[in-house]
Parts: sequence; C-alpha cells; structure tokens
Amino acid sequence: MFQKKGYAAARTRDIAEEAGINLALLSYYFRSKEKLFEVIVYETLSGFFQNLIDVLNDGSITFEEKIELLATNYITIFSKEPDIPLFIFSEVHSRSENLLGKFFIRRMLITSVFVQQFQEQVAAGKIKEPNLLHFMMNFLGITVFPFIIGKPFISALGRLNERQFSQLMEERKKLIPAWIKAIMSAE
Amino acid sequence: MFQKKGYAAARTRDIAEEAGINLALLSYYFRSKEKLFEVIVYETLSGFFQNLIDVLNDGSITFEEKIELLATNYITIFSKEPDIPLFIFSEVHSRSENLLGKFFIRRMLITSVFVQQFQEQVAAGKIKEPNLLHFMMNFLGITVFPFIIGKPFISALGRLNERQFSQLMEERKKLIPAWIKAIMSAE
DNA sequence: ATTTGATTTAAACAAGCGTTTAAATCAAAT
DNA sequence: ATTTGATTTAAACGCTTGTTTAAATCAAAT
Repeated sequence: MFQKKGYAAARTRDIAEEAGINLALLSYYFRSKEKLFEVIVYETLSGFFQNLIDVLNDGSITFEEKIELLATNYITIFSKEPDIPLFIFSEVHSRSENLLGKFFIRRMLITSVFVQQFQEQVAAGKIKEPNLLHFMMNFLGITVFPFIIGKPFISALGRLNERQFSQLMEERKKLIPAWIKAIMSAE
Repeated sequence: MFQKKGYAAARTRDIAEEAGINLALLSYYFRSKEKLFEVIVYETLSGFFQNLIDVLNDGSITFEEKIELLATNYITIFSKEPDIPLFIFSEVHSRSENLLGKFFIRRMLITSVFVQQFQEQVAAGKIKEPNLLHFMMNFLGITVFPFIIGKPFISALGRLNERQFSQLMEERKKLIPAWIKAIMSAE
C-alpha cells in the first residue's frame, strides 16, 4: 500500500483490510502508521541495497561483469515489483531528513571493490569521464528510469501492454552493458 | 505544494497560507482541491511538453542539434524547478487513468520531424537500435533521472551541496550529447 | 475446570481534513 | 449616497483520519 500510493495516501484501514486483520491490530503491533512505514521503508531499502553490496564487493567478477549483473538483477527485480523505484525516490524526496544516512551507502560504495575497479578503468584510459557520480547517474538512469516512467507512460507512447513492456525490459538486459561500455569510451 | 509534497500530502490550509489568501477562497476560485490540482497538473505538463514539441518539430535543426538542445533545455528547467520531474511521474503513476491521453503525446511524437530524422539515422546505419522507445528511455534516463534521484541522494553519495550539484548538472549539458551519440553507435 | 496472558475485536475518540455557509467588505455604477 | 455584484472573511460543518479503549476470545499452563 505504501509502495503503491505513498505514505500520505495510504490509509491504515485499507492496510488492515488488505492484511486481512482488524484495524486496531495495526496499532497493537506497530504502535503507529509512522512506525509501520519505517519498517516498510527499511525492508524495501535493505532489499534494494543488499543486492548492490553483494555484487559490488564480489572480487571474483570483472568490472564489466558487474555492470551486466547489476543491470539484469535490477531489471528482474523491478519487473516483478515495479512500484519500488518510484516509492524509494518519492519518499526519500519528501522525507529527506537523511533517511539514507542510516544505510551508509557512501562508505559502502567508496570502499567497494567496484569503485576500485572503476578507478583502474579510469587509469587505464578505458573510462574517459572520471567522475563516479556521472557514471552512476548514467547507469541508474538507463537501468532504473524506465521503471519510473513506467507502464502508463510507455503505454501511452508505444501502446504496449504489460507483456510487451516486460519484453522491452528483457531486451535491455543485453543492450545496457553495450550502451554503458559505449558511454565509458565516449569523448 | 502539490509539486513538492504530492496530492495527498498537500493540505488546502497550507496552500491557502502559502498563497497568502483565506482558506475558503480556494473553494471559491477552484471549487475543490481536486480541481485545483488538475489545474496545476495541466500547467505543469503543458510547460513540460511545449518545449518538447517546439524542439522536436523544428525543421531547421539537425537530429544531433535537437539532442543537444533538449538536454540543455531540460537541465536548465529542472535545475530551477527540481520538484517537477518526480511530481509528474509520481502523480501519473498513482492516477494512471489516462492523465496523459489529454496531451496527445503519442500523436505529437510520431508525426514529429524528430521521429522522421530518427528513422533516417536508423536507415543510414547511424543508429543501431531501431526501437524509438529504447532511445527515449535512454535519453530521458540520462537527462532527467539525476533530478529524480535528486539532491538528497547525490548529497548522500558525493557530499555535494546545492551549488556543486548544479555544477554537476551543468557539466552534463556538454557530456550528454556525446554519450547519446556513443549509445546510438553501440553494438 | 480455572487461571493467565496474549491476541483480536467492535466501538468510540479526538484531531485534522476538505468544504460550505452566511455575513462583511470593497469597488464601481447609478 | 445607494445599489449592486464580486470578492474576502470568520466560523462552523460533516466526514475521514489515526489512534485508543475496554471488552471478548483464544491457547496453554496449572
């Protein structure tokens, strides 16, 4: 409910109904809507970042393999749960009191094998633009953004049904690594 | 208020206060919160699409120049009003009853000079992936997505302040055309 | 069979919400 | 100076919201 409608639009009564329990039971278990929401946010973000951490720190796979793996993983995840990306960005946006700080993404990232590999690629001249932030914005933009504009948008533009949209995303699993590679070599 | 907090979280009393008018005056002018919201959505989307239409149908500029122009335009706009992208995608997401259909984006797009130019590039072998949707997802992903993950995210990752974030976006005005070009040639 | 404590419920509460009402104010026309 | 109609206001309305209360139900232990 939170993921689909956001915090403010989600009603505790609807949540209780969907859970098949009584309204008061929510308060009994979670004390408040806010507390329940924090649980959901934490679980959602944990799932989101755990996959990231595991891949980024895997020393047995190359830089290019990581890109391939991340793209396919996220496309698989978000194809099954398409509400998650927008949920994360929306709620982080409106509750920017560092909801993210708790996950130590910065430290996790800069100490990762991935960033080390990134810098090696830069040093070797394989990556022209050395700013990691640009790289991440590009990769996430190409990979995650389609799920943010989402089905309604794509449907309006291309008259695709759900199945065709999934097919399109499936195609991107193979296309994205080539595109990212091209971006890295550019300029 | 709607753009920053979304429909459900925005309070009519806060809107009235921010507008410097009495609460009842909102109802007098707009009948309801819903009607006011529709006005805001319409104005926001109009601004968003008008620029698009103007650029896409300009016969006097090349395909590559269009990409350059669109990237710089959107980065300029969203740097000034960073809440707009997330607002559009959030509200379209949760109110998918074709809020978009009214803008005839599909027709506007497929009859545009831009799409014609795109197909010429495909025919000439300059663009390897012929699916326009992939191209659009990539372009918008690279251009718009940074404003969706936004300052809070980038700040958490790169410890940037507002000024540095803008600087980063400014850099992208020149980088994006090269990246898109690289993507088009890829594979 | 009773007791005990956790679980679940129906009902109500107080606060906040969007909206309406009815009166006051103002500017322009007569 | 009055009238007229639009504009603005204070106040309240009725409904929905998140939350609490107090009682009922249940399962396990004595």
